[in-house]
Amino acid sequence: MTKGKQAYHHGDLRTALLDAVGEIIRDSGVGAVSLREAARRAGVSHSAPAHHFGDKNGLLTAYATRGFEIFREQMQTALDSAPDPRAAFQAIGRAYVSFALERNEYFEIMFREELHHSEDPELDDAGRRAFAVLLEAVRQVAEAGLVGDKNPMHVAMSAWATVHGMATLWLTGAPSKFTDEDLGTLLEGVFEVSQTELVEAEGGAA
Amino acid sequence: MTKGKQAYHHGDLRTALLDAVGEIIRDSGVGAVSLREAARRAGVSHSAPAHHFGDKNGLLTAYATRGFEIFREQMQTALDSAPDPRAAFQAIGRAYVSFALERNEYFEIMFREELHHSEDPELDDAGRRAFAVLLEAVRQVAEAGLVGDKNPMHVAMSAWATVHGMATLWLTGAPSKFTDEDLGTLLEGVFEVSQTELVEAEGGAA
DNA sequence: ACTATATCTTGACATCGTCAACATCATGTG
DNA sequence: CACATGATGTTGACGATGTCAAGATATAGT
Repeated sequence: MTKGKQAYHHGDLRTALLDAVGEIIRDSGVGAVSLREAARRAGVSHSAPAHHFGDKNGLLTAYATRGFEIFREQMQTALDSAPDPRAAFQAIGRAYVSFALERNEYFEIMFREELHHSEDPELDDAGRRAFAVLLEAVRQVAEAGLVGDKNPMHVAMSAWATVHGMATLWLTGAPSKFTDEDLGTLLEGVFEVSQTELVEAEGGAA
Repeated sequence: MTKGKQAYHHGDLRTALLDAVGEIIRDSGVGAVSLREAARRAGVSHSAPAHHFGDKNGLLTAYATRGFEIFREQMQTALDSAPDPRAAFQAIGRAYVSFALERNEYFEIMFREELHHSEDPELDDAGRRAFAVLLEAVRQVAEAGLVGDKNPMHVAMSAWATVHGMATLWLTGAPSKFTDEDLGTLLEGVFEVSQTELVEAEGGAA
């Protein structure tokens, strides 16, 4: 591995293959993902990927894991840079949907169970770490007395469902069949409505 | 076609193939769906399906269309049997999630764009007819003054996103990683929270 | 220097989607 | 009734894919 490109060993084939998956999805959609095409793009033989990932689901499991890590980073940044719990709650929601729309080459794989190895510990951990950020945001609004007498876990799940639903629906393009409104504007409108879940008062009686 | 089973012509192969798709998904998941397996289950040759559906996406497009029709029926029933707009709104939400969970052999195909023929008029119509029921429910709660000063279309999209998100998240089993609560109970809790979007007053000033 | 191991290649196999050519049935028209 | 036409289904083939076994090559530890 002095530096040559035609070395027998690739150097970091694992990373190259994961990158290739993203490329393929952006170029031709999830349906076009194949071990052989990823191998082709990485410049290796057709069955090299199996040595790193076992099988196709192994590759996609690793890819989804990487997606959840990026996902977590973006939500964490949103949480950290918000001035108060209410703003953080909203920022996380926007980060969730933004990630889904802008990095859908990850998002589309992350929530497709049949493409993953079942009970993969790394994937599960990455997923849990990502949603821990969302749960932390809900914990903070609850502590600030902004959820009234609602069950915080229920608030968290409701918020999660709403942003997840927005993400998946927007990705399919379905909403555009029912309104001429710009999808970005529509998104903001839906955010406003869905935040009715938060109590208006500030010095709330927890 | 006197009655024989070994007749050269099947009789209703189209329906048999659509049924077969559902069987395959229930038995082995969406990944196991193939034209050849559907043909096998219908007892015809491997390329018979192409004459009815053109290609694999054609079969799945027809299958998704049938799914949206059943979906619409169930939401319409929920809407019709509710005593008032608020109850109708809630009933539709429950019907949406129930359909996704109980008939997920349809749901998983219906919202997977890459499996459909693009801009298929029958599929689009079936989808629009289904969501028209949800929109009608929102129209009724708006007319009853239950949405405050919110934009009814935004309320509709928010409700849609929430139930759609619940459906897809519950199907992945993700929520069970964050709570021990029974998923049915959790579902009801989330419904309660998300219905905060509706105004409490009854003789609302529309 | 030597060996064990990780990494990658080669070749093969069954399955899949798709296509072209052909076979069989149904229908209606003279 | 004869028969032509179109719909329906079959057969055989092709390239692409996921997976596996066997072999080749590089790396690392001793």
